[in-house]
Amino acid sequence: MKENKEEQSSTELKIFEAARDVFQAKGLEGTRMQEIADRAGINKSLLHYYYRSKEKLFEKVYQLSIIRVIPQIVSLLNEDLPLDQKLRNFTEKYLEIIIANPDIPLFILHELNKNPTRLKTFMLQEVGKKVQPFLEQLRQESKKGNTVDLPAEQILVNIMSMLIFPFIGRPVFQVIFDMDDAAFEQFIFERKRLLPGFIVQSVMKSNHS
Amino acid sequence: MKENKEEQSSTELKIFEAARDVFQAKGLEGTRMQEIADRAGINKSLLHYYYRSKEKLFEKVYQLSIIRVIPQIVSLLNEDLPLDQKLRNFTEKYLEIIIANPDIPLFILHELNKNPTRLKTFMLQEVGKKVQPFLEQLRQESKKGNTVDLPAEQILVNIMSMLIFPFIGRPVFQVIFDMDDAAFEQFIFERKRLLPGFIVQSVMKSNHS
DNA sequence: TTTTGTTTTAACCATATGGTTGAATCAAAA
DNA sequence: TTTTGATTCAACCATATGGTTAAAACAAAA
Repeated sequence: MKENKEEQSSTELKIFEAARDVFQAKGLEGTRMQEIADRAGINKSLLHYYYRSKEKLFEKVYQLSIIRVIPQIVSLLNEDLPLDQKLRNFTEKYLEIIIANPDIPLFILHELNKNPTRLKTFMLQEVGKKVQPFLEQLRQESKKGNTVDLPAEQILVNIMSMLIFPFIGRPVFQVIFDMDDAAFEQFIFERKRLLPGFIVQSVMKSNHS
Repeated sequence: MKENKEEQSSTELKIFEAARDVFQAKGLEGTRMQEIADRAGINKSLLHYYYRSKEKLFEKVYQLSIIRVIPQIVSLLNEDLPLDQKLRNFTEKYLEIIIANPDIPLFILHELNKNPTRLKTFMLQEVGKKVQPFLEQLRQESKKGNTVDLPAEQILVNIMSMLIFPFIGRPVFQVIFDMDDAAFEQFIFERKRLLPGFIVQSVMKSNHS
């Protein structure tokens, strides 16, 4: 037998990565198995040799896309830090994660929109539970008069929006601002530097450098 | 002949609306002509009687989805108002538009992502031109020290993000915050009331009620 | 009544696509 | 050398789907 064991046979990985790229770019129905095979540099038979069906392959890509992003995030919200530091920390780390996986949000949200039941809701409910303490912290600080006067949920939605949407809206922004790819990368780089401060400043009331 | 002229024959409209709903929910490839026919309460033959092909029908839905949203928005940016009022005005009106068309953003962005050439870029370039004066206004106020110290483009992206993303991320937010549909509508209603103030307060420096 | 455009019905075609199969090849491990 | 799993190749199947067609029914306008 050829190389095997240790890391999953590199072809299996090649197939998965090809599938991930194509599925994320074109969605479930928009994807052709042949295209995945081509991109992986193998033939269609081998696809089914490793992953029995399109559904199975998609499911794996979908689940792993979610798992790759979500747990990292919620853990950031549970660290024991004062609010402003936590906001800064969360913003920076989250931006790094999403910069490393810029196609995942649109992918997940489109598939979720098409088929709301596919995503196991308990997965998100877990997230919900982990988010509660953070919301509580926001409410506490709000009561002390340290934050802007806004429901905690609205604040969180504002933060998530500013973090994620630029990547989803990228093609629109690039045309409107007349940016080529390099310019947009630069724009994101700049954003990584400036956004933490902006978020802290807009959520917390006064005196925070 | 049956009723005709005046408004386009009501079946033609029925078909278009059915197509719009299905295309926006499932995307181009995810949509079956049969499903459109069913939803419109007619049969497949009649689809092709009015719209020759799936492509043609989709194109019409796609273009009109864009046209319905984009021009309204840019006009809001060119009104002759002081910055804080313009921000308030823009936020309120934009939210109304998007509340009336909550499915359009994800639809456009997914299709745009799949096929960047389908959208005539000159359309967005027009938007770009119309946005320039607003960016310039932002820069002027920034120079006067009236706004937060952030590039105009970053500010605009922040605003657009907070306006649009809640609708794209709706299914996620609903689970995380444990909201049923009614609760989420309420959340958006509340947002419409609070967001203009938050945006002004976070973009403009101090003393603005 | 005739005409004309609308709508249904039902059968049908061509194609793309997911998936299968079986034989052949190949390379490494035993 | 034998064995075994990986991989290719080519042909093939079943199905879904977009699209067509022709005939008939229908309803309003002329």
